[in-house]
Amino acid sequence: MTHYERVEKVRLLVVDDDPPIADLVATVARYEGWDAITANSGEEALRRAADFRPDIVVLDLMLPDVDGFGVLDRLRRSGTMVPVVFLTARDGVADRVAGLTRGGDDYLVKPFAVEELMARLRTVLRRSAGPAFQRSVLRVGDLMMDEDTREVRRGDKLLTLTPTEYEVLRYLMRKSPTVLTKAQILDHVWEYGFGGRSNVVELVVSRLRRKLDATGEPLIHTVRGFGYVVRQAAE
Amino acid sequence: MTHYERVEKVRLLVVDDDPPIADLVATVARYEGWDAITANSGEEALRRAADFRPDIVVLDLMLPDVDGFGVLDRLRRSGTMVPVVFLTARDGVADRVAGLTRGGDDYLVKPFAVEELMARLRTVLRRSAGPAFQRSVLRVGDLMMDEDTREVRRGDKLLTLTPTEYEVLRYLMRKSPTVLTKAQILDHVWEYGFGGRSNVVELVVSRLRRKLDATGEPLIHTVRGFGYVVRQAAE
DNA sequence: CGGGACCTGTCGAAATCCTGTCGTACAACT
DNA sequence: AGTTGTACGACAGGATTTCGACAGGTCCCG
Repeated sequence: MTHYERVEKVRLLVVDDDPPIADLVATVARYEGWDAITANSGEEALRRAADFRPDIVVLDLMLPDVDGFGVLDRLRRSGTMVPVVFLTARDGVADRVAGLTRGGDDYLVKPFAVEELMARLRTVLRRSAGPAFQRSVLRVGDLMMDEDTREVRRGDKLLTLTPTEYEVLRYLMRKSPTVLTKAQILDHVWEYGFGGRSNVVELVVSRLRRKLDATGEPLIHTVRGFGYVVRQAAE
Repeated sequence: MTHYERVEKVRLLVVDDDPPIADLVATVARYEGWDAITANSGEEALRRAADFRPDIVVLDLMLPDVDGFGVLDRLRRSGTMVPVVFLTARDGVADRVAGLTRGGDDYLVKPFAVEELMARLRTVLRRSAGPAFQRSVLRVGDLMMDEDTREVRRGDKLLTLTPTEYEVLRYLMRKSPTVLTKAQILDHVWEYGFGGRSNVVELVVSRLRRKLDATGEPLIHTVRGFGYVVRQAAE
């Protein structure tokens, strides 16, 4: 029987011993309007968590001092129930983490795509914050994306998107009507460290267009020399 | 974050001397929209129960100080009729009998699967809620699952499911039309501590399909690269 | 106890689908 | 027209999914 208050910004604590990674996440979160701070060790994480009282934590499992599990344990012991999203290396540890997601927390394998991390953070927040679990639906014109059912519709027409197409479209819709450069799309939707000097983005956009601009007026617009937007009337 | 109304939520007290386990249960319950607190010893449990006035209690039988039965006795003596679900170790066969004869409402053997625990808690709550005991039936299209009789039907056809199949299907139906990842299914339906990096989920889904998608249109859908959903084909 | 039926998870192989690279045709701007 | 940026067909390597076959376990019944 809790009462939740209105809070201005989501507070995020990012814990990763690799500063570039921690910063990357924090930066993206700030850009989303969140309050984000970083910690590069377990001790620091616990210290900063105490003052900062984050709403959510991103926690790398491989830390120099206390490891991720230890941090979680001590966080919990200190009475906080903050939801946590774990980061793990591609191999081994993933198994051990698995058990943790049961609670509703989540985890991602490195290297991850920034947008995917943000999407999971939003999901975890949404679920842990509210008693009534409300759907998350994005709309642009008659284009609709339901993030729970992963259903995408243009009008009544149900579209079947591949994972990559889905992610690119979600990013475009979420930022609509902002124009995004191909580099931004690449940086957010593909795993960090993706070597692609190629034209993947153009490719995926092309495939997307075929699927959703087949019916009705185009919603994905090219801004020559810059990037793409999803929006209704292109002036 | 967001503003939520004050809502009557189920209040759950989880008593287990192993913090990760207590935490696991509490977290899952919260994600179901419940209010959950934990206690790691008998004394603490009694203390917290007094303020918190839980609607239901999950009680490990092996506690450091007072044991589970002691806690139950003292709870009862203090006048509360709150329903209790016991947790016991796998070997304690004697515990089971004793547990039920000594006033517990149900029990579960460790390690358990979180979905099963939640299902039992819901059942106990439903029963204790009042004499007006209504059945719990899940429906998706012409697929029906009666959680009391464990009857599953597709149309008129009665299906015979194995325990694992039943649990997987229940989880899918309960969350329908949300798409669930294989990891989520594994984490919720299998016992915590199950190391399976295998393809059991795919296997069980395959077996389920043979049984319930034999008749009529498919209800279990694959979302490639993501997971599975149960829902009626959206045109 | 012993036999048998059933349940579960592992393995592997085949089928299917997804993705990024290349290359060329096309479009837009000067 | 020249130059630069964009669209997208085609292809091959990979990744994912499906499911048959099998073996260890469990439980029940005689």
